[in-house]
Amino acid sequence: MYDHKDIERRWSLQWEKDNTYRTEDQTDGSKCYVLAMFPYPSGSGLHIGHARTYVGADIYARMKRMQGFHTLHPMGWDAFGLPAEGYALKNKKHPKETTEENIAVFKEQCMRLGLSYDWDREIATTDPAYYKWTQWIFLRLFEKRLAYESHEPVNWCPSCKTGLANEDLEGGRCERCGSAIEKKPIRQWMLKITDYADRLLDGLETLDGWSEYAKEVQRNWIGRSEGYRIPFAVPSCDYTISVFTTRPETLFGCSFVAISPESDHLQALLKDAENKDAVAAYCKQSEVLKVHEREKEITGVRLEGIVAKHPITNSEVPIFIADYVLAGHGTGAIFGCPAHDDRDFAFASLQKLPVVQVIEGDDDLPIVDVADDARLMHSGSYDGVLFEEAKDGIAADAGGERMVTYRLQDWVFARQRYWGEPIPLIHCSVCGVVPVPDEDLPVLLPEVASYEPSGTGESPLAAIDSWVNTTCPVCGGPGKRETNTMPQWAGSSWYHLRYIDPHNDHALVDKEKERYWMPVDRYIGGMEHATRHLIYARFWQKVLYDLGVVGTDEPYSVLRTVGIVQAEGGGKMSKRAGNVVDPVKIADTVGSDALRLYLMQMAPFNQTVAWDGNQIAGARRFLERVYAMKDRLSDDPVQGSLLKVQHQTAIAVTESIESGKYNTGVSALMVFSNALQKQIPQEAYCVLLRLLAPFAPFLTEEVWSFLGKKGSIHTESFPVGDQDIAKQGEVEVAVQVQGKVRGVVSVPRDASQEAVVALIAKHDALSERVSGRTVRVFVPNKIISYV
RNA sequence: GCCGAGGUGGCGAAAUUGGUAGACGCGCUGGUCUUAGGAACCAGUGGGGUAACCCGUGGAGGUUCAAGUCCUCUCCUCGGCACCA
Repeated sequence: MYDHKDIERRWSLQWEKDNTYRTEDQTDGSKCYVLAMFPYPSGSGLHIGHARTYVGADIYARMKRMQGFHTLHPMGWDAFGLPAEGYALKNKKHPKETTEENIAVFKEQCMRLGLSYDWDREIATTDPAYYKWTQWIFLRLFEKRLAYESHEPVNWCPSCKTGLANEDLEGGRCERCGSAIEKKPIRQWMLKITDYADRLLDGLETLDGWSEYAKEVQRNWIGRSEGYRIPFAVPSCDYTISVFTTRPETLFGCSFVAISPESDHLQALLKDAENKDAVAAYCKQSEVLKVHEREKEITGVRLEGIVAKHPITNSEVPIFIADYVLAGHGTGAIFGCPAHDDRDFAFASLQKLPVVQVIEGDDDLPIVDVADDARLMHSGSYDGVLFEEAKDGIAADAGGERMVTYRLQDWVFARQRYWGEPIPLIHCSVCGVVPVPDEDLPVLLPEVASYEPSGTGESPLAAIDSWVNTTCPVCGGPGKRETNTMPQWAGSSWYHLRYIDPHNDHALVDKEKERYWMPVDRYIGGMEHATRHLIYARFWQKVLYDLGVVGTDEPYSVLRTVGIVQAEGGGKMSKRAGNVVDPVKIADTVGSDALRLYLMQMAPFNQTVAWDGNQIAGARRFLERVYAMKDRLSDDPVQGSLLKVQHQTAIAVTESIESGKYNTGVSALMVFSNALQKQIPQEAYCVLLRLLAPFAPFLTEEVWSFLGKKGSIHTESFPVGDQDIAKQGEVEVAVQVQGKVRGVVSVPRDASQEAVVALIAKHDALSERVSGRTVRVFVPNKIISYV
């Protein structure tokens, strides 16, 4: 039994002392920027999911470093945000204090796991020297009019007492605490991410290093939808309702127009409606329903006394308010064609409106999925035209034009909470909203006695008069500071840049260094960030690119997502269920190396896995065997099949780390070690150690030093497998008769068909099998097939 | 409903991309050593059969000398989005 505690403690200290993992400031030669998504330093320490993510990233970085790449592999802390504040409130300590404590624990635990970070580049989003630049970016957004003030109702979490972005919701509930979200009109700062919707979409096409899945999730989130805007005049109000549709060909089947209860159209129409009160009551009620458990039932109320004109037939069309029409999509208004849409059909049934079929089809109405070759009917001059071909014509006849709409909404960027970056703006009664000059950054988050959320829609900062009251940087008159803070996602939207140049006080990042290190060559983290952090970070990167601050508009060229580690037997780990696996405890009992190896061995990196406490014994057993081998070394040369296996292993391990299928790399290492059990040439053993080093950094370093090698194994070169050697020697060719494998023959590599046939003839059982048969197919080194 | 990823031994999983299915590990069975073993080592381990053989990658068809892999249909599981017009 090797003493993992002793070994791991000693080498942790040694590496720190020797700066083994320091990244020098280089700007030439091959580089590799390996970044794992930094954690929010919670009070419960690293969890097993962190361990899986960071070990996977670390192994990659270690291999690249050994392969001679200038490798940047940093770590930091996403320390602002609601949970930090909640934790501090619970423990009755200032979030600054608890954050510092938690960071210290996380850092210690990272070291325990043998993660090869360059700690000189450690960052924390809560560090004023860091958030100075977060604020700086905000000012650039403000200058570009990408940040704007809004008083529109926003998603309000009554429990967290703050406004939230759409990205922070899950099915109408707060993603964090599960509370039902309300709509509340509070003063907000918004970022115009919708201006970048198309670029965020187009950029995905260039990201070959992202999984199709991750890209698809983002496409879904952005939700681009191409259609037409069609005008429906309402003569009595002197107003025109623009409706959005992707199916203008159904326009002749229109039997009503419906607008969202929250849409802007309402005001213009309401003044002439005869039932104002009923409409107002409906709107109020639907607002409540909409945000809570969404009613699947379609409801609506007619605007009495006014009608819209059908843009082609000029017939009168009733106008309704209906809550199945969304204000945020398209124009907030639709035309209803009950014959060819489920919801319009349901609504028409409810309101007893006519249903006119306009596309041919034999099914019962509504016919939603029409055949590709379906033709129009009841559509005036378009009767008999293929519906696809009628779209543009009908839209044009109706005076419509093309329009694109998105599911993505502007980013609600203000939080009415304490623990975040202050938004660096000043409100002046004379000059309006004025940015804090760059040279006055950072706007420090003030010390405060009570940082509990006020719940009034104002941040706790608003209560600090001495901080709020300041002078206007433009006119010198009295001004008040903006009291909202930024969301947690702000700091993480650009942190990949700061690691490159973490101590720079004069610029966000040095241009030359940025051009060298960016983009991130491998970004590793959880899929749950696909619709928030990854969208936000790509958005900011594009803005910074437009400003010339960075030289590339996509920050992460390769994205590897890590699968969730479930509890033993499946399901979510939770404190309540008592099935939480603590990586540090595992490291205590079997060692970090065994933990690392097991985490990688269990399944491909991106796959969900369930923890299995029994399997880890196999990893430890393997390491034990490797350790024991050090006392049985021989001076024999490495040759024959052993040399072959050695090169196969080097190829397999390299490939496995490169592809994220670490599990096959681990098994290749085990195969190699098994092959070495009878005879262990020192040379082969050293290759095994170097191939194993990224997975088990402590044990391999210990043995390396035991063997009297100078320097760290982690600065040695990574073994390169030779394809020719890996393939040399005999190969087994399968012998198939009538499609069934009947045996194998061992033949020299690239043996000809004649040679293989000759060998089979010498083989008693097989020669009988194939006698009288003819060779149908011969694939060298693989198979010979008789019929 | 739309989109994405998957279904392979008792379990986690491999499979050079159409060429010996189940590598590697866990577990299990037998053995060696030991005062002892929930340690170590050796051997075995998809199912059926004494055997030759037969069956086997969610299911049903198909293409092929050859299919886990390709095609058609179908059933489940997980994940994302969803009154999106």
